[in-house]
Amino acid sequence: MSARPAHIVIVEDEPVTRSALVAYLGSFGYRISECDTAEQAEKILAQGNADLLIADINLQGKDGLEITREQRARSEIGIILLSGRTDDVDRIVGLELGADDYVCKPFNRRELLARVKNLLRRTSAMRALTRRVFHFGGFTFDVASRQVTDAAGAQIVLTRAEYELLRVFVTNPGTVMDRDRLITAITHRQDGTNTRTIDVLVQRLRAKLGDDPKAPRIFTTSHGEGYVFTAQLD
Amino acid sequence: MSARPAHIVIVEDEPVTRSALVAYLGSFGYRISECDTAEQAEKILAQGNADLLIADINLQGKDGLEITREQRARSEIGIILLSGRTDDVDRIVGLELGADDYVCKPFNRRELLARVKNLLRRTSAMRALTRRVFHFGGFTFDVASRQVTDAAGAQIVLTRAEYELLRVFVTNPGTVMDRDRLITAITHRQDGTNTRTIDVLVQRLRAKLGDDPKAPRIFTTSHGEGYVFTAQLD
DNA sequence: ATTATTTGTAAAAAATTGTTAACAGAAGGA
DNA sequence: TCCTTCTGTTAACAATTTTTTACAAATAAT
Repeated sequence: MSARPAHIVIVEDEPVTRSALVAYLGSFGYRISECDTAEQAEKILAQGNADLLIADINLQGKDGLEITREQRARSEIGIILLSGRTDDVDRIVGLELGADDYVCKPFNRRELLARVKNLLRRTSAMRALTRRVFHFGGFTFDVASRQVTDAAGAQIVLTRAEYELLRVFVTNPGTVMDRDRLITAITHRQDGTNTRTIDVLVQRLRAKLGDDPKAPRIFTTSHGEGYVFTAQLD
Repeated sequence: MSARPAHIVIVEDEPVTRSALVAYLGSFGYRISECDTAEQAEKILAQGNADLLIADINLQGKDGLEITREQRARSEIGIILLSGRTDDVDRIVGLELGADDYVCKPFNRRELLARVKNLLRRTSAMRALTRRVFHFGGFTFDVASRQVTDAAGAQIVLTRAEYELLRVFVTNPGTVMDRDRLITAITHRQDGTNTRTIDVLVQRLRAKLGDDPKAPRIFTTSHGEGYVFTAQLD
């Protein structure tokens, strides 16, 4: 936790539980925001700098499950639900909505800390992927405005298909993607478009970004499988 | 799950629980490898293409906690522990060793599925970003970007099969690997590929890395058994 | 030492990918 | 609207990668 302490949002309307949580996790150096309603929590989360949400499932008004559903629709923040009941159905619903964990009260705080640590380790990697602007090999790729600029700041114009292809690559770095997957990502139909279309598009992207298939740095061919984005994202 | 189904390794020595798990998760399209000892599991995990490990904490010989410790030291694979007991201490130890989750038997399989899904979402993002770099005999091998550079900094281009072979060797140093094992790690086909393919690929890797089979420093032939990676990793 | 088995190497065959060019349809402007 | 330009797609052929095959060299066993 050397660089920047993780930011944890705690929503809990029982004062005793909440202050215990805040004190305990705070003592490990985490930055904590506490509140007792979903609405307050959402205001904090809207700022977009939170790493982890710990929410009681039973809140006045909007409850923990609703927060989970809403947050999961728009961000990849880590979510741990707290509950007084040991109710299978509640737990399953929470997890299926995308909560990463579900802890029943009374919980062992050391266990909660372990879960927090493990989850933060996972989300820190993920947050990097939900970025909207990517930097790799001197290039800058702004997903929203569809713009690519090279190291010198010159703009590189991409066609629609090239843009979609680059977006898929950049959001799945290090993963070999077969042609079928790339096709469906680009043309939103599933039926048989020739998979060789991908080869041509990759070739054009390579030409525009100056990547050599014989010594690839950005788009690496995985013979018999597909292509991988192998540039370092930073 | 369009591209390639996630690969889940299940280690469980109770046949009933294991086959139930395999059948249930398999029905959702996951690729499953099952086994009943830690040693077997490690062989499968050593191939480096698994996404998630579900391990019973109570196994004959090496148990689930030991597997967790060893795996966490060298990979970012997702780990879910299964246990018969509802023992706080066991659970905390498992989580503190880096297990992502801990589920007590009897578990609700729908809950387990939800946890598997959530965890896979996290690890798939992570796998791409964790870059592992190996140094041996003056060479640098970056697994993520698939690049090899020699002592002078010159790039050595590997084909897909050569890359996969080197990755398997480097992640299993000092272990004699028979041809069948290497074949399954490299080829993407199911049917029986000729094991001599490996000899040819080893020869090509040797040529590119300047290794002489008569005085091997990197890839040593183990006559009648297979090949061993014998370079010093530092 | 001789023999059978296993491995090293080279080269051909099969499979996959790179590249170019051509064409149909979409997009955009006069 | 028509015309022009651009994009996505397909096809054809060249280049590369993977696999097989064949044979020489090396190893282990008798």
